Formats: sequence, structure tokens, C-alpha cells
Amino acid sequence: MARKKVKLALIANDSARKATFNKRKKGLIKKVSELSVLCGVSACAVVYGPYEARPIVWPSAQDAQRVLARLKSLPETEQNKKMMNQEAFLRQRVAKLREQVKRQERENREEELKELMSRCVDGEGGGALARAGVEEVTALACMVEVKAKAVQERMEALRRGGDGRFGKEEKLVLGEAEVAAAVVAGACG
Amino acid sequence: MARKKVKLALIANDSARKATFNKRKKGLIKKVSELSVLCGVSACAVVYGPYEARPIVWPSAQDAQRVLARLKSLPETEQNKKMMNQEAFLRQRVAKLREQVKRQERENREEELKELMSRCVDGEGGGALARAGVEEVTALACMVEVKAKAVQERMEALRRGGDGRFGKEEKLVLGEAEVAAAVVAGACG
DNA sequence: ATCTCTATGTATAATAG
DNA sequence: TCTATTATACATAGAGA
Repeated sequence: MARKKVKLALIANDSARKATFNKRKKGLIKKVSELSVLCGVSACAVVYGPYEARPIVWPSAQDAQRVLARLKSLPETEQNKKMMNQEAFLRQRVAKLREQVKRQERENREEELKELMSRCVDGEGGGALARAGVEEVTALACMVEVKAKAVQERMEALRRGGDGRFGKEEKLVLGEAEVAAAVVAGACG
Repeated sequence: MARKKVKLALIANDSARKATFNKRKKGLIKKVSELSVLCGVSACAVVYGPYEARPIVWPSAQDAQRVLARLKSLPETEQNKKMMNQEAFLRQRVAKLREQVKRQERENREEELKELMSRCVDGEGGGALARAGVEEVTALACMVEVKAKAVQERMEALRRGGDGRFGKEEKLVLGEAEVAAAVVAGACG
């Protein structure tokens, strides 16, 4: 289960090469995007795969072309402005989605609690549970809520972190949320 | 002398950002060249630094130009297709998060059911609930699961809907599910 | 083939000079 | 600020399902 030191040469084995290609392609794209985000620069990567007919391009063909077409660098301020706008857009989007989720969660929870109550009150089998009473129901309601709370607590944490900056734990979460938001934006736009 | 977990956002500190930029730029170029050599594919990377007037290009400006020229010559529809790559990347990322959530949800659910069982068996008040037996427990377990299932069912629905496009109703759901998934992944991970 | 797991190599954040 | 060092996070080769 060990890992050999990598020999820097064409991988002979066909399937091994493909596996490596996929892994490293993914890693590369991640690196590019990280560099771009962390340092606020534009960057792109193009990979011609032997397995796909078309090259893999990040962030997009247009961007890549634009990036390379302008061999003279953009004024820095413009770049930053552009990036800020994009980030602001994503943040806004995330905020909206958070609200939606929150509302939906609340509604669902209420529904479920109501249903649970009904079950207990009308309970089959002589209503043993019904007689067991409030504390049982409460305990179980609590159970039902555990899941729902996980999400919301997280949101609270994010908000609490909140002078606009995020703690180190939260940033990943935020990052993921933003990724999701971006995808959603793509799907909806 | 430790190394903190990296926060995926623009590095505020100016000199730190520059240092990171230089390190990561170098690393990125190395990755590109490794991928190219190991897998025998052509690839290029372009990075616009805010510090250099001209972008850093690998393997060479000429090669990159040639590589990107091929992109330029693609029919526009193909270009648009390729434009989806960033989105595809994000989607892939989200898909993974979904998996994580799913796994975690399952684990959590088991934990909770176990706890519920204990409660019922050791139940206070003469064990009315305990005697009420399996069907009560089952019903309640079902309740507990509702929350956990909500996200997954929606995912299923999406998949079933599934030629890759999403109906207008599903779009919103998708948004909620993905945001939730991301947040939950953060909370659980 | 494709995914997962994990031991290990590699990249790099923080620190020192 | 740049370079070197080191501890730690991250990427991934190889193996198994």
C-alpha cells in the first residue's frame, strides 16, 4: 500500500496513466483556482487530454483567450474591481439561499412536529405513548430537530464569526457554499 | 512554526500575498509540466501576476498561443460547451460533498436510532413506551429520519428528472439542497 | 473500469536569518 | 524583502472493492 517516488517520465501502463491523468488534472485545476483566489490574479490552464477530444479549460475558453490575448497586463485596479464584483455577487446569492433554506427548514419542522403530535394523540395500541405524555413527545421532538439544527447552527456560527471576516473553520464552509452557489447560478442563469 | 490551514480567500496582507503568489506560481508550473510529461499530453498555464507586467506562461508563450489558437478556431457552439468546464468542475466538487453528506447522514441516523432505542428500553415511568414496542419505535424512528431524508429525496428527484437539465421547479430545490449539503458537510466534517 | 482508502511524497505557511 | 528551514497540510500512487 505504499507509494513509490514518482519517476518523471511518461507512464507506460495505459490505465495507470489515465488514472493519474484524471487525478492530476483535477489537482491542477484546483491549484489554478486557488492561486487565482488567494492572490487575486487571473490565471488559466488548458489541458489537452488524450481521452477527451476537447481540451479541459479553466476557467473558460473565453477567459483563457482573453487572458492570453492581452499580453499587456490589465490595470490592477480593474482586475480587483472585477473580482470583487464577482465575489460580491456570489456572497449575495449565498445569503439569499441561506434565507430560503432557513424558511423551508422551519416550515418542515413545524409540519413534522404537528404530525408527530397527531400520531401520539391518536396513537394506536391504546395510546400508551399518548399517556406516556409530554416528556416523551418533547424528547422525540428534540430528536427530530437535531438534524435541522445542524445546518442552522452552522449558519449562526458563520454569522457570529462575523466582522466580515471568517474564522478558519468557517472559511471552508463558506467556500463550499459559494461553490454551490456558483453552480446554482449556472444552472438557473 | 506551524502551518495554518489555508483560508480560501484573497490574502489581505500584501507581502504575504506576494510571497504566496510566487511560491504557488512555481508550484503550479511544476504541476503543469509534470502532468504533461507523465501523461503525454499538451497543456499550458497562464498566470497574470499583479507584480509582473507580463503573464507567466508555460511552457512558452508561443506554445500557449498555439494551444489556445486551437480553441479560438473551434466553432462557437463548441466554445460554449467548453465554457461549461468551470461549472462542471464546481458540479463535481458539489457531487463529492453530497456523497460526504450522505455518508455522514447515515452514520448520524444510526447513532440517533440507537439512542432512541435506549431511551425506550430504559424508559422511565414503568416503561409504557417500552411495552408499546416495536411499532411505536419504528414510527418514531421514521420521524427522526424525515429531516435526514429530505435532502436525499430531493437529490433523487433531481436524478430522476435527469437528462442533465433541471426543471424550473427543481432549480430552487437544487439550490437549497446544495447549499444545505455544503453547510452540513461543513458542520459534519 | 471506477471509487475508496491510506501511506507517503510533495507543496507550502510560518518562521528565522 | 529575499532565501532557507521546518512543520504541517495537501496531493496522490498503489492497492483493494
